[in-house]
Amino acid sequence: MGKKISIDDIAKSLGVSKTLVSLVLNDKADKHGISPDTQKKVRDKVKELNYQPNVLARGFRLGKTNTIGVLVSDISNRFYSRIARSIEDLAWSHGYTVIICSTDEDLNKESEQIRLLRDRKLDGLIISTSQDSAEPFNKLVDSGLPHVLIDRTFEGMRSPSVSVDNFAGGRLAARHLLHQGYRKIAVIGITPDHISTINDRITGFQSALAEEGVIIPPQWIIKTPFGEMDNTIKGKLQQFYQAGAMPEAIFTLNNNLTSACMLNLRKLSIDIPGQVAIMGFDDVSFFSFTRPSISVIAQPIERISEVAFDLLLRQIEGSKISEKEKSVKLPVDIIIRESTIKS
Amino acid sequence: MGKKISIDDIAKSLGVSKTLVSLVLNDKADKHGISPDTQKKVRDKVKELNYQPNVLARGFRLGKTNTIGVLVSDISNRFYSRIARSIEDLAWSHGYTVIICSTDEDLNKESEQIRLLRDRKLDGLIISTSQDSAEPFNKLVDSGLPHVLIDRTFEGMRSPSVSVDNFAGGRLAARHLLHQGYRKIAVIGITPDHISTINDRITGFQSALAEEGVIIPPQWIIKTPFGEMDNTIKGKLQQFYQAGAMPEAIFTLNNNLTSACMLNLRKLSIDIPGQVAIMGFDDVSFFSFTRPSISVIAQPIERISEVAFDLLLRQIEGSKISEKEKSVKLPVDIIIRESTIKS
DNA sequence: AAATTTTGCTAAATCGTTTTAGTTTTTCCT
DNA sequence: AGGAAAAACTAAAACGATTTAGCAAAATTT
Repeated sequence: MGKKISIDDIAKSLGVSKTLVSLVLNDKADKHGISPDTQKKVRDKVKELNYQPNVLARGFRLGKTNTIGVLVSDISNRFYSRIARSIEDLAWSHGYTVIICSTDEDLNKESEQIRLLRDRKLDGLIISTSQDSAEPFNKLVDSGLPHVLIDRTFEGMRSPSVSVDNFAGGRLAARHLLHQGYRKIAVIGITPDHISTINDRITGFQSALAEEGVIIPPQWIIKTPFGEMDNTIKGKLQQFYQAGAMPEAIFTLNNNLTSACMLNLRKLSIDIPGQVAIMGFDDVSFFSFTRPSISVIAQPIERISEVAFDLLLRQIEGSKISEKEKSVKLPVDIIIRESTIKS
Repeated sequence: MGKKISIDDIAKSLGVSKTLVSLVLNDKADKHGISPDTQKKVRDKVKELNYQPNVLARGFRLGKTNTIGVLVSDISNRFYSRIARSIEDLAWSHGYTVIICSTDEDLNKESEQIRLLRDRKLDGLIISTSQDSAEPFNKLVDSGLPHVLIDRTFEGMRSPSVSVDNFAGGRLAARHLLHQGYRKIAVIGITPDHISTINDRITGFQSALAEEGVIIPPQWIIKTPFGEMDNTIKGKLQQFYQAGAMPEAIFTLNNNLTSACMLNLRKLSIDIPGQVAIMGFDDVSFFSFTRPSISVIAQPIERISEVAFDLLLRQIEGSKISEKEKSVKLPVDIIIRESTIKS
């Protein structure tokens, strides 16, 4: 295997200084008046010896690593894995590598991971946060580490963010359910209480219901801890069922909740949408071939990734981001399938 | 924000050499006879100044980064995202960070990524490969980069590998379908032709069928390129349908194929399992609540990850791996649900 | 008391790159 | 010819850690 070729080897074998080689390799040769002849000689030698720069040495010197981090609560959640996949492709095509971290909705684990990634001198971070306030990110802004928040945001935050119009999504879902004649409706989200996406979806949902005079009783606004989803849902559904007080429809606020809800309704042999209708948030390909297929509010995953990566890249490259662009809100779509249509 | 504290700052503020500080920090102080008093002083100061070592500088010096790479064909495929998630947790608990790369079943992209990760001096790689021969990995063994192949392997490979007993999985599937009375059976896998998992599943499947005198006609062994799945399956199913020559059962060789197949059968309004039974490979939580729920051969995802990570860590730490442990084959389970049971 | 060993510590080299601050040589101008 | 300007290149420092080789003082042995 032999030893690795360094910039010094190139320089020595050509009888020039390593400064010169470095300049050529970094496209700064013209600026420094290195003659075209010499430049060619260097480039040829680089090819001949198959020189590969030591990424670590360069990162050390420059404090830059051409690596970005993506933090999400759980990479095995389909929504996040698709986001991660899109970002990975974009990053790759721009010469960046991606480190993915799952935070398990754990605020401390997230902070710890951010600290670690910062120590590694990552160039930037794309984060779907589990924090309970904007404060850590305002600090992050001050510290100068480029980053973009996706999915979840906070009021009064100074970090750039990309999210969807969750409020509008909630409204769309509500109007559709109302239109189908459902009035007794439950909502299932996740704790903790500060997750902006969940809250916006709920308030949007409630606002549209209220316009028709429909109010959701508090015990029908269910929130389950991440990791307890299945149990909580099973428990609640059983409770409703035994009490003979089933809602006519359920709005589940992310794709895992939708899946868990479907699964447990089936276990109880409750007919969908005959006995209970299901409206989900986040589309997943298989929702179209479950029986019944599932109506959802769909997020533009590719677009979220594109905008977020663009925003991050521009920060890394040092361009200012105007206030207007800083907080992007993308539209959502409603996809109506069988789970909300009374036959 | 201030400047970063370096080891030199600690040394100066204490009036000792940075050698000493470094030794203390790396737990080599006792070996070098540094007095307990001094050690304590150093550790206290480190806390006081909140010193964080520069990971890059250390990586540069040591040629080690405490980072491992995970290469899979597509991180948004549920099977791989769960594998990645498990590995991430294991790595994290051992002080390692994970870089995930999707190779798109592209042999060249994979090689390129391995090169890049190697340049970054990653400590090791866990790979579900898209290569068409063992040769690149035998080279990788020679080059001394620790790595473990998962999922897919080759005959006569010198790299450690963890896979499941795909042949047995194929047999299980076949015996179940035979037992249910199906004889005219199709198989859907992916190209290219050298993917060991696909081939083993098919040969296992065929071997068990053959014992009962059942032969699959060649045109019923379908292979689709990655990325063309949906189209290929749609086309083939339509063709069978219009020719009035539907198989009685279909064995789909990974979870995406199963999904795509379900989706297209629904579009054609073909009843499952009434007209066609479906047997999948790889379990995904929602296969239990589709209607019909889907019978599958399930792989032990956590176990694959654990064994692979253990094998990798031991290589990184320099211990030899015996020939016996080098090629681990884990058992699979059959989960029988509705999609293969005639009502 | 001199020689040896042990204890506790440090100076300096090293890793591979980038960059600052020049130097040397050639060309041009008057 | 003498001085200024331009062209082409380079020496050495810097980044922050680890490690090799070894020094000085104290303790122990002879």
